[in-house]
Amino acid sequence: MSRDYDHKAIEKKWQKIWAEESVYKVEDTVPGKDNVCVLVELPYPSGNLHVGHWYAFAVPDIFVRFKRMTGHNALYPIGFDAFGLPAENAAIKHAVNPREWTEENIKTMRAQLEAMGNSFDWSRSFATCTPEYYRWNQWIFNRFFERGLVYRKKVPVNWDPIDQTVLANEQVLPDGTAERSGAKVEKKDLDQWMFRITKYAERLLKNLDALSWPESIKELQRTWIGKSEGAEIEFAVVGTEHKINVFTTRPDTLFGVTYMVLAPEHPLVARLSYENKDEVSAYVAAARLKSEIDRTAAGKEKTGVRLQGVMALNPANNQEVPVFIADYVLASYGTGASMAVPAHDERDFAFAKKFNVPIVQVIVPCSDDPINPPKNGLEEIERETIIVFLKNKATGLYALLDWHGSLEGITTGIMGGVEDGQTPEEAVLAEIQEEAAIPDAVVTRKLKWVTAARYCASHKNQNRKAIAHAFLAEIEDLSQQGTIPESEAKTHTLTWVDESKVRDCLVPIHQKMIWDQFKEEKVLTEGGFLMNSGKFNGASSEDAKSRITEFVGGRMATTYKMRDWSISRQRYWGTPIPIVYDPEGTAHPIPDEHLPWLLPTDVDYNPKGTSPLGSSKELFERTERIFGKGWKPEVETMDTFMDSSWYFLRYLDSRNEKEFSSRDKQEQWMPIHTYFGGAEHTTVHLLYSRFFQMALYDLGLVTVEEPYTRRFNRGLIVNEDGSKMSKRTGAVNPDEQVAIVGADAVKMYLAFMGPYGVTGNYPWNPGGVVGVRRFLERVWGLAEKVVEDAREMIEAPLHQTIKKVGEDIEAFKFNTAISQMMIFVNAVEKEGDLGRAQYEVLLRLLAPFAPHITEELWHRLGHTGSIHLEAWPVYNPDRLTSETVTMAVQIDGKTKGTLTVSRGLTEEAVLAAVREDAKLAQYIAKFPSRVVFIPDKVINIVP
RNA sequence: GCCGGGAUGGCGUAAUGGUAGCCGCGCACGACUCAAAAUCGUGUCCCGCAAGGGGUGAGAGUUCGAGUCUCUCUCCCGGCACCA
Repeated sequence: MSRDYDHKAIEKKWQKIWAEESVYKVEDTVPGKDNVCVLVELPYPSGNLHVGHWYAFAVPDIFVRFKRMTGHNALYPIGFDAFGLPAENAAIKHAVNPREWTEENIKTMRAQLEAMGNSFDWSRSFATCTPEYYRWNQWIFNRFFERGLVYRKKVPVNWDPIDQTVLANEQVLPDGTAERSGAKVEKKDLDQWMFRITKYAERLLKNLDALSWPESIKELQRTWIGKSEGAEIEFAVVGTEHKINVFTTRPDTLFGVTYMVLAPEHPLVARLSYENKDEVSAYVAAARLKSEIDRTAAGKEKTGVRLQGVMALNPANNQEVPVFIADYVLASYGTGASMAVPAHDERDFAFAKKFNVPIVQVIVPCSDDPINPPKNGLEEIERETIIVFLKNKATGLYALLDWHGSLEGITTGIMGGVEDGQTPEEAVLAEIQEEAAIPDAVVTRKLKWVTAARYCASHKNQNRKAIAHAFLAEIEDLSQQGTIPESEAKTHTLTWVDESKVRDCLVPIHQKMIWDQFKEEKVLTEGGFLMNSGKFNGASSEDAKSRITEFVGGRMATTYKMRDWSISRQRYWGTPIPIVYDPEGTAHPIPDEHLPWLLPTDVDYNPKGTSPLGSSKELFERTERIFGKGWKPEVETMDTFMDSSWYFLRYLDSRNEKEFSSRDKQEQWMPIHTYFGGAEHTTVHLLYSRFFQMALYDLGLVTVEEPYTRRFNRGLIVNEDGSKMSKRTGAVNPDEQVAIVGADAVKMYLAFMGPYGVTGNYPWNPGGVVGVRRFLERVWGLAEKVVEDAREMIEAPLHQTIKKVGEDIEAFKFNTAISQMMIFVNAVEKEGDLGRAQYEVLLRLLAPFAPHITEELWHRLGHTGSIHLEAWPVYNPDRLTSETVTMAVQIDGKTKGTLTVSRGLTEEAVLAAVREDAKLAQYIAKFPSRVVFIPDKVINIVP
């Protein structure tokens, strides 16, 4: 497969020349050009490049090269995320030095990356495991420490009792055993250095709204942050000084509390006295042994133990309720304690059923959500009864419109109102009683007319939709005017009442309905109106939340699912945490002047119950030498996510020995124009780095609050059969592919197989690569067909191609951009030859996709400069179109044929052409027509 | 369970509400060849000899016209998941 297109020689030749001539070295400023930094997640130097790396690095390079050709100063940096577990594992397994192992891998990998032919600026590259880099990790740690963003806390870690070591989550198998030793992993509390990321939870959440990222990514982050608004309320423990502080999102259900639950790890469990001490201790011990998965699997049978003799006082109604410990309450969320309302919470309900705790209903469900009405058993619309109220938007008052057993009733029954001598309440109750006489009537009600109408509109019975729409329109008018139409006014009057009156009428019916449901053991988790709640009866859930919280002396509170970030690792191959302990054991940050605080080399990597750094004599001697006798170093290292939280800032100023990244350089490059990465980093890495940027922003060390203007997650390349690439299922070896078809073809095929930035699985199709290679060979072959003068017939396709390729690259639709170039080449081959200028345009369009072959062909045309420094072709809007167009001829919306006519024809002219068409004429002859005419596209002749 | 995103030929995919299936793969036939590969050409959604008809997960709606917009449902993928 080649003709004389020798990809091996060409690629090698140009990569060498590009490097020698520093074609891709990027200056910080270029007069007249905007700076654009395109970021890709820096790779871990595993030592072997796979197709995923190609997809991650080679495809965004198309975008970067395009930006450069369209007049931008585009930076495409690359580095190595070089700390981490694999190096340490290799050290233990093969007795090699982690640094040597890593450096060796970086060397291999850099060569592989260079062979891709990307326009990386290697002059800014670094590895995070060098002191030149990690000293700034330590420096930033110090700044965070000063700012109160660092603290020490006992946190449960995975503990391997055989190897006597802490395990990373990825070293624990799904069944809860250790990957290496096979031991059952336990939880053990260790003091850890923490970053107070939760302090930024609200800002991390709020800023998302303004970011123009894909909504799906933002939504994942929102879920991860997991904001909940509610209240903290204290329950006194009867006969003691102790209080149980709970977080709840439903303070409106406080009167329905029938028991309390503490997490097994809750500090009060140790302090309270209860009769069944042994039983409780056993439960707590068992909970500690359980793996995270065992404990948190949803739908799992509830377990727990009652603290015999301990009672808590419900501050709302002064009732005493029992106290349990149960592992369905998590120590790490909220306050680690929960008030249980079994009538209105699924988990509490299941627990109450099992432990025979009373269930007290305090909410009458009624959704105020106009889109999602409660689904209270309304299976058949014929059986549905709806009370409709009209709300006057001006006054906020309501009038009863109707109460009927069918939808048809609603449309005709704008009647309601109040008869002579009746109060509004009596009017409603009279209607209710009338309705109650209908046997088996299922009752619901909506406070807002919109609800009723929309519900009907969305109901299965589609034939009724039109009725509902008519109703909606009619009611909308009424709401605007606050009156009813004259036709209705003759027979009906509207009397306006406030919302509380309406509610008072309705609560009794709903109680009946709800009790019916309880027989079927349903839990009512939605909001509504209060019952069994003393003076709050009849209040809406929303109102009651704040009123009840205030009544019992609680406070409104917000909780997040996101936890603070533990950065401590009991590992060797990472950044040493810059902390030393004085002889009393107090922690002190290591002053900046002693940074970098070097990672010692005289350590034993083998697991032995403590951090490897603890075995370094040099580290301990160094500490005493600098800080004094009895001072001890911190022996933990930092989480590698620390390295990747700010690395992009270092690219901008990677050789700066005075600053981690100068504001000056940041002004020129930040924020990052586009950040391409894997979907697996949507939450953790992306949130951590946003947190870093925000915290550094508050410290005045960075210039923007949000680091990434745009973020796109790429898809996954899978095997041809759809299986994920792995050692077991096999994987495409990119080096082999490059050897066969060349780097240009591999890169272009990856760009061609589907849209970029849309997560999904894209199967590697060996035939597909060959297809792209064939295309490149055809482009190669066109060199022989070049003539001096432009060929008129391919001018329009050429300009169309310039337009589409440019627009598609900007939108990351590389697949359709390539498709358009193929269309153009097909047209050229049909034509036979092409003008030199036309060929040069094609080569420039293709250059970002296939940098080597286009560079070669460009030089063969006699050019001496690099094609990659050329300007992007500009299309002429006047040349986009050809003289004739093919129009669709439709009869009553069905396409009956096509007609090739000259561009810009009028309706009359096209109609005339249809009449003249032997085949099409028959259709119009039949009926007198109305015509829908879309110039140059379609003519639709309607009977 | 909750939150996102999908569903179009044998496959990857393409279609500002306007001829569904562009482009590529695969396949079939033909040319070149002793032959094969490569290459080139023609064809390739379904039914039908044709005329014609049907077709974008299912059903309905809006529209002159729906893959595209609205609603209901099914299935698939991803994330979260005892979060009070």
